Amino acid sequence: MIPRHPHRTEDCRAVSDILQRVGDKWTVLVVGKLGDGAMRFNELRHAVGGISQKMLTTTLRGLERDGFVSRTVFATIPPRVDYELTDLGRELLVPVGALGEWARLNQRRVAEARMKFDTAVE
Amino acid sequence: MIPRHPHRTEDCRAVSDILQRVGDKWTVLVVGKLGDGAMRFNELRHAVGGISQKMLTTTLRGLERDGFVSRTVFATIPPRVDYELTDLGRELLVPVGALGEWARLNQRRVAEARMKFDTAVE
DNA sequence: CCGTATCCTACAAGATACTG
DNA sequence: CAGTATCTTGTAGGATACGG
Repeated sequence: MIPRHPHRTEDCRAVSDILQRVGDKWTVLVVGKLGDGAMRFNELRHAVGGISQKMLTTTLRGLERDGFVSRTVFATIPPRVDYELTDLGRELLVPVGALGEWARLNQRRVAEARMKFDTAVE
Repeated sequence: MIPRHPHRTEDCRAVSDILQRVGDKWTVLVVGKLGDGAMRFNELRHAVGGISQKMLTTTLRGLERDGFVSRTVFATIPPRVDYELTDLGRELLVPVGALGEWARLNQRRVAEARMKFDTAVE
């Protein structure tokens, strides 16, 4: 357990806020890929897989807005745009990585709980 | 940083999955309140504040299905239903709490990044 | 290549009313 | 008290087409 979890509503709202940011469909996938280093738009698109152009743009804009990702445009032809994690983004990767590790280790327990619940209800 | 973050797509999907579960509007608030110990339905409703009856039911059912919360019905009149974190739920609280702590510590940096981005675009 | 614009569908979430 | 049922609205996310 966390040694002194305050669970004050205002704090929980802040948590909820960033969890919703990070909890959308694509953000963690994108941030995870960018953990390797800078990537171009389409490079990222193919690395993630299954993401639409629109959603990749939306996700990257959101991450950029929150200061997790930097966007660098090279005015060449054809144009080239690099995306890279900022320091803040790399720091975010720590707790998110921990949660990810937990998810990886416990996905079986959750899956079993779901099966049990679903068959019990049916 | 996490010592060997594999960022493999399949793992990231698992992360994304539980992040979406935990990243909806009310889950962390509810789990946070339940961190104190067992609570009744309306007790929880008032403790969280602003949540509709329907969403509390939905959230609790989801948490119960995933094995994070247990539901105990007392066949009294009026009826009484207690909700409590399971072991799995309490374990989940650890990485979520860590992320929450990060969110609390860095909310200013994120807010500043947003302001900067928004005024730059405007 | 890297987007924006537009349209569409599914679902999250709230409001309200009713029941064992 | 602790829900379920129904209706409505907002938005997330996808498909497609076009533009710099």
